Amino acid sequence: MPELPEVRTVSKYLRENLLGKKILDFDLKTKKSLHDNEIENLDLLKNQKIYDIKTLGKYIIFELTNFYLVIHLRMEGKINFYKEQPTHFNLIHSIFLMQLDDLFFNFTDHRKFATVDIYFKKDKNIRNLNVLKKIGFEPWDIDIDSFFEKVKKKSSPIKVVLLDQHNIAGLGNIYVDEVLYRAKIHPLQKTNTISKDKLREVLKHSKKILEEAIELGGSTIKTYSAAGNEGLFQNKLIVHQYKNKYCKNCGEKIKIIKVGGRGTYFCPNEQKLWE
DNA sequence: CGTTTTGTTCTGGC
DNA sequence: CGCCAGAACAAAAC
Repeated sequence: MPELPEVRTVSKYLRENLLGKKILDFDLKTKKSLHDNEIENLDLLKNQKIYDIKTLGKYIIFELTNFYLVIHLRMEGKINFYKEQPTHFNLIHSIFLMQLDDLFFNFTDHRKFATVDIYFKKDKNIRNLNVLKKIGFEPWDIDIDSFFEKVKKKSSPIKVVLLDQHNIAGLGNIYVDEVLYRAKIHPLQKTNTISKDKLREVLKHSKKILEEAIELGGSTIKTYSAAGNEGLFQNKLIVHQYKNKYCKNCGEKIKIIKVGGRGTYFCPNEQKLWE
């Protein structure tokens, strides 16, 4: 499932292949995937050049000549390129198809959860785009004092708070489990019982794990693939998906519970609840 | 054939 | 109104 490292990996691949290309045709195949849209006629996207491609949390932002095109892969969104006109089979789950100079760009999601937003480029700060306005900072940009202030009043489990992209951007179900394992915090620990020092640890491990994963091109679990490339970080996961396995530190059996409705892996010996 | 899975938003209770 | 828990969303693997 694409979290920040997977999204960065995809984005890097897109940058390497698409910067400077011109959109010759834009064909929205799944209308309900278009959430925000500031232009009435999508033909306005024609002849727009791809100036830049960046990411914020799990969002990918295409900076065009006059517009921003923001996409989110959700769980199963994928991007494929073709040299030739894609076949009917290739387009079955398509969200949109773009012709970019010499190649065809196909954004697909067989579950149709992936989203697209289109905005006028009136503001250089992408954080002012509607869909990104409320997104929190990525771990590297977070100021520990304001993060602690924000979080210390919450009575939700730490895992739920870390998964909420309004609090911190980039972590998903897989990496949150790894972060909490390394920080030795029980996923159900209420956030308002976590000290600033402990929270600092959480941030430290978040940065470290995400950096390691980015280095390895993300994790490939189930169906994630970065336009054909597979990540390698899944081999480094310590707790997530460790069903019927044992903690590498203490040998205790990894436990699986539900937190915020999500499958959660942790070591009951090393990640104990306090208070 | 029911349960589980994912990221995010929505809904409703308090 | 804010906070939080849980449902909803789609589709497929188990």
